[in-house]
Amino acid sequence: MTRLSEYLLPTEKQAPADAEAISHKLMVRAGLIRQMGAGIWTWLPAGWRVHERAVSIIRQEMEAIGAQEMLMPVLQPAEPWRRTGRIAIEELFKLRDRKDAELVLAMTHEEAVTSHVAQIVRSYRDLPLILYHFQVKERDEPRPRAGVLRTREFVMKDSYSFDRDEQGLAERYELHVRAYDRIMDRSGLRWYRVEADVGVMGGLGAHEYMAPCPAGENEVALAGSYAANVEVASAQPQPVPSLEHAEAPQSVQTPGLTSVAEVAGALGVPEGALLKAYPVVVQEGDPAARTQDADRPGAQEDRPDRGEPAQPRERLVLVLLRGDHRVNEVKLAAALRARSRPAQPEEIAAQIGPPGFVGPVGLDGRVEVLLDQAVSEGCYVTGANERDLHLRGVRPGRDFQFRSVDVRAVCEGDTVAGVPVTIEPAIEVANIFKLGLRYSQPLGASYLDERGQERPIWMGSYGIGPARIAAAAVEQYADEHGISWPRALSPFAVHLVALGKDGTPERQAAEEVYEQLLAAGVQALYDDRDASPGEKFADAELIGCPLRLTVGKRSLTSGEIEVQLRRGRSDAAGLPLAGGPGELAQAVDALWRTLP
RNA sequence: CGGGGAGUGGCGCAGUCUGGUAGCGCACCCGGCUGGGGGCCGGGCGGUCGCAGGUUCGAAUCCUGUCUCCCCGACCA
Repeated sequence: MTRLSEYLLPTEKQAPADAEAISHKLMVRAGLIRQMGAGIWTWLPAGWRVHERAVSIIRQEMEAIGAQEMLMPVLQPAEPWRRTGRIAIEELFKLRDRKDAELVLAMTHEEAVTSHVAQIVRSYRDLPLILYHFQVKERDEPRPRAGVLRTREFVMKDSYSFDRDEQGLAERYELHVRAYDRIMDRSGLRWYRVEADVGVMGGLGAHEYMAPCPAGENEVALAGSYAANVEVASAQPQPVPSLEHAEAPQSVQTPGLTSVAEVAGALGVPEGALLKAYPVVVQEGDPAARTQDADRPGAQEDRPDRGEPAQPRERLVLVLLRGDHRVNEVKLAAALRARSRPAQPEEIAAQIGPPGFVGPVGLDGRVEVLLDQAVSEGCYVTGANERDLHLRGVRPGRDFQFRSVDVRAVCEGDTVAGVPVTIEPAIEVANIFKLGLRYSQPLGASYLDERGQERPIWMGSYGIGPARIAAAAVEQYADEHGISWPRALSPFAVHLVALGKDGTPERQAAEEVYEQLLAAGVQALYDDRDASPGEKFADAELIGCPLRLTVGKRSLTSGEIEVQLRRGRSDAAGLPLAGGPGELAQAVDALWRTLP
């Protein structure tokens, strides 16, 4: 029973003043969500219907690959989190009960599911296994933002696979790839499956499902069939004209010129002819170190380092890359296999040279030099490690030793297999991760094989956020009038607008149409309010159901229900007002199938 | 954590500089008109001005402290 006169669907003309993202503004305006605190949101009835549409698609596809639904608690004892080392994660909410026992609010459920599997699964006969649930996740995000896009509490479908070996894990992973591909397609989103960062400790593989949209927090590098998170993307750089060959580096005066742009300008060379120095302090063995992925179901933090926390060892490293390129921190972390921070000016001055004039020549191995692999053979300009001096004609390999790494951020115009790279912002709506033994080992999840040999269980984890699917759909398809749902996510199939006052013949006709739709099981939102036509139409477009039916005086004379498609706001052929039983519903259904 | 901004009725805002009866639009309630694109007229309800303390005859306004929210960045799914 969804008569707008009785349904809680509080539309607003004006968006909240502090809203920035399209989905934030529109989902609030359309009465789908309301805020309770920073990153804490309520789903109102119509919004929850959208959420549950996404949930239902996900559930169907999970069942289709043989996954078994269950439910694990959000409130958990801290102990398993201590075992896996994830107790150290700052985003993890920690609390104590009245007996002063330590508890946490789960941010994902590896600890829970693995603890259970460790107790229950004994034999290779119990494997493989895919378990999943839809459950609230709690994360003390440093900066929630953009409505429902990044929140501190949200529902996630997380599934976990358990296999006897790496091969089995690969199979379970592939099943999830196919299920997730189908979920994305069915939800109606534009999406990419991209290569993802596997973390400092090096995972076995990870992908993210990205929905491109303006409010996206991630960036995706695209080139033909290539798609990767810019955090891990690699590409061919655009070439730069090389400097003339020099037998040896020569000093050049560069008084006060400390930036790449200044030096290149003064010497009359392209920025790419310089080698930019980026001194970093590597924090090896830092127990607090962890990957970028701490909040994913596939999170792969630093090894727990049970027992005494290791002392972090700090070591200065000089990273060199082409002057027109930028360091990618995630790739740098991967190359170093450790956390790092930019070096302080005092540290640079003490161990290399005056900041702004730093270079690789003459370090004699005192400081390790990492050279980005985008730097091709040839001569370059570098800092001279003396105030107001640079060196021209520096040749890597001849004038300094280095280790080659890939730490450069790809940029637009790079190429992959000859195709230029474009970079798009995108929302990460899902991710899948080969965990390997990351959780099974600390939590003791093992099985006995055919020969009675105890072996660790190979795990994968797979997360997907229904709220982000909803928000991404709003972002991708909204126009100046409001939301335009893909039919798979729309809170209602049909938005029926009744014109005319209560008691008029046209209103009576609308009532009958509504009854017919209801009887046929068509999910309809019926606007029976005593409001002006303009208001009703504006609300219909704001709410964004793909199909709008209008019954007014005109319908009585023409004998037709007017039909308008939300996408493109185009009119479709009318439907007969007085058809036989079920005829209307059938016609609506037929039309529905043609919608995006 | 760094930078910036904002808390005044359900939403959007003015008033704060220069202390003196809390105001506007929308929404809401009542009555009437209108009835195919947020319509019109009349009458209403609703606010401890985020919170605490201070200054003052008097504080939304000045001072101190504090809480909350938003944006950018850092960080992070």
